[in-house]
Amino acid sequence: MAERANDDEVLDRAEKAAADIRSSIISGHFTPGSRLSEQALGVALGVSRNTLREAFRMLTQEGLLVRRPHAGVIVAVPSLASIIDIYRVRRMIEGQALRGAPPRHPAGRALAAAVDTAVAAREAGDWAAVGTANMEFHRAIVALADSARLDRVYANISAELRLAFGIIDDPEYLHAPYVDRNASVLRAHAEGRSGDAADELDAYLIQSERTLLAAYARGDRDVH
Amino acid sequence: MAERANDDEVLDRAEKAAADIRSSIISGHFTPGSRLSEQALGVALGVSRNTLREAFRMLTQEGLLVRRPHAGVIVAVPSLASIIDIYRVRRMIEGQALRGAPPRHPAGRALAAAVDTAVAAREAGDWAAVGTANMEFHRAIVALADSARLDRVYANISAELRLAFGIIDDPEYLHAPYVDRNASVLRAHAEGRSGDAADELDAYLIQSERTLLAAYARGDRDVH
DNA sequence: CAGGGGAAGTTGTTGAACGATCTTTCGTGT
DNA sequence: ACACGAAAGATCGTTCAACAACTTCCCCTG
Repeated sequence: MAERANDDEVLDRAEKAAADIRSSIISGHFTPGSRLSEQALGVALGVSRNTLREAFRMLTQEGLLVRRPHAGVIVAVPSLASIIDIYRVRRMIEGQALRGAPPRHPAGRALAAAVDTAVAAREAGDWAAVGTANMEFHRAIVALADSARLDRVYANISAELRLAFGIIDDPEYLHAPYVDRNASVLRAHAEGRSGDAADELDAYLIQSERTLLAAYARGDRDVH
Repeated sequence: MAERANDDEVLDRAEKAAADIRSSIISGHFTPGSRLSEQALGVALGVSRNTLREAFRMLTQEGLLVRRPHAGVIVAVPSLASIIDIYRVRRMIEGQALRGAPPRHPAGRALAAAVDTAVAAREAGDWAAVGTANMEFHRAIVALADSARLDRVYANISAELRLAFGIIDDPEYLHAPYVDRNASVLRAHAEGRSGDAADELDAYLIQSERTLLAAYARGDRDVH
């Protein structure tokens, strides 16, 4: 009864609906600012309004949706403030995780695997895959901290971040520069130079943030 | 648009139900491990099952409730791992917030106010109020980081922490030692000695964690 | 063309219903 | 007496239909 430990892949319908909506948002199928009708979406996903509302509640808490009382939910529109905030949290969490990472931590393998995947995807010119691998790299960094709560926080932030990435259309421009940087961070970490790894990552994140903010200021964002 | 969080006091019924349940858990009225029946609670709170389920969903994501499929929700039982994790996250967030706190930040006033309140409550022997003031002190520390997302994360962690505090019956033992420590941290912060403030806080949190873990190991926890 | 006033559409919430699944009880066999 | 298993009972998961409260949109008026 107590020693199950494995996360049952049994998602209930509300969770499945939430996952569907989440991926639709991240993939850009639902653009920021667009309205999600309970009835229409419920029919489309094959769930009842009540169940769909539970899914909305989850995604709202994740910051992907915004509820306006009696006026429906809309896909959250990334703001300058939210981008800045997300990167501030990322630098804090990832930096500390990397700095305090114990050697030979299991997540280290995930780190290396993510870099390999990204490099392979780059060769293949599959920039979307490069982006996914890069995100996985950062998830693995956070996993180094061995904190279930931090993992959860980061999962939420990742989703919001992907939403913000949507304001840049060119995935190569968005993800390509970081593959080698990831490899460099990984190397420093693997060689036990935690401080260097963290410092590199910090500079890396600052540049990434700047790129996003510049695109935002340039007005690349979807004009809902 | 950034200065005042316009917290509309307009909570829908699900949010109100969640708030009720949350305070019942924190106040110890619902003890860890106890089961919350949808029908019974719905009647007690005057909401329908569907609405109550939305509340459950929120509290589950906050870590206060645990859902067992087809077997109802129970109040989360703090575990050694969760206590350790919570304190790890606290040290990370509060430490960084304090270290990087800009001088004359608005939250500084909240910090001072919390200390004053705690001191007054101690004089009055109102240990519950001391506890609340202490929690507020830490909330204010996190607010120094100026991050909406961090604030939200910390709010969740606070609720879980209060749940864990429930394993110690003696609120004086639990909260009294930290009033003066808070004052000391505040002083260091106010005088611009951010590093000292953060270091003091770190030692403080380690002791607090140790106290909790000791109580847990001693078996003070509720034997549901 | 601006503003006001419905009309129509959506959300918020409830109650009932039914299948699916967990718990408890009860009986049986050793 | 105790372990084991099966049926009964209780509860959850989900849907549907309904209605009030509220928003949004469109049309009408000045």
